[in-house]
Amino acid sequence: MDDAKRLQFCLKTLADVNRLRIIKFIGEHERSVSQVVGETGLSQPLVSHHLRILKNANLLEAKRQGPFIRYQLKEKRLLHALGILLNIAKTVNAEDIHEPMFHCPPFWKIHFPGKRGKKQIVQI
Amino acid sequence: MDDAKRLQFCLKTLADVNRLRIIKFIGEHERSVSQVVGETGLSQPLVSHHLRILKNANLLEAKRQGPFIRYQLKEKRLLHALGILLNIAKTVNAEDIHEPMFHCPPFWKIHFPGKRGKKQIVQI
DNA sequence: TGTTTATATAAAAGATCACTTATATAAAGA
DNA sequence: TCTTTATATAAGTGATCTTTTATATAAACA
Repeated sequence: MDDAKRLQFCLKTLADVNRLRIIKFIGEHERSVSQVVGETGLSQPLVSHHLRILKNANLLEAKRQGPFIRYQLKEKRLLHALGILLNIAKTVNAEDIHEPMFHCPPFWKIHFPGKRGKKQIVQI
Repeated sequence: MDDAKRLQFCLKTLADVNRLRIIKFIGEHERSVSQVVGETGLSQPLVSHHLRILKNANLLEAKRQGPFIRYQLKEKRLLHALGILLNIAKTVNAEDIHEPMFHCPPFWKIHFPGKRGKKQIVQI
């Protein structure tokens, strides 16, 4: 699979509100299916469906613990990547930035301070 | 529009091979529609269709120059974000990394050297 | 072993999306 | 003004994706 196809596949996997909310929730720490159901209010089969899509894309890992199956985020950097993308999406739409759903990694704003940001001395 | 919805919208906009190739091509510098048609081999209406989607998402800007309409990428950081996401997609699928379609920004590997990467002294 | 709890899967419906074909607009040059 | 070139739009089709409903598996416990 070439880069464009792989990127498309990854983006398609992420391009769903419910899956984004699931990623955010599981990104905090590992969660069982029923925990995700409780958090999102989605039906159990729908949660399982989304979890399978995320697992097939190798973004989540699953392990059984007794009757529960715990899912965890394979790459914490994904949260950063989503934070960056969200930041870009807001920038191009020029809206005010309150508490964002995903966060840029701290060094991101050092390298790209943004148009309104003052230059500042930082310790690296 | 809340964060999750906005992010979904941005991801959906990006989640298409043809649009990714168009972004890469226009990301180099601004291009006319016919240049994109020439590069991608897609039909002109299809290119216009994709360009409109990208423009509606505020990822591209259009300006008329005589008979041509030149499109340019509004946020160069988008290329970085895609580079990061591509890198993550490859990492979780644990495949060998040749020349990637999009690149991580140079400082990315300083902060996240990767499991196989040796630690190294870098000038910041 | 039978029942309950936790999760997965399969089928089907509805919505969304990419693409094609055909046509419209808009500028430039003859 | 008429034609050509560059781009946009609109309608229609097929494919894909989200969601629901119903059912299956698998572990735990009585």
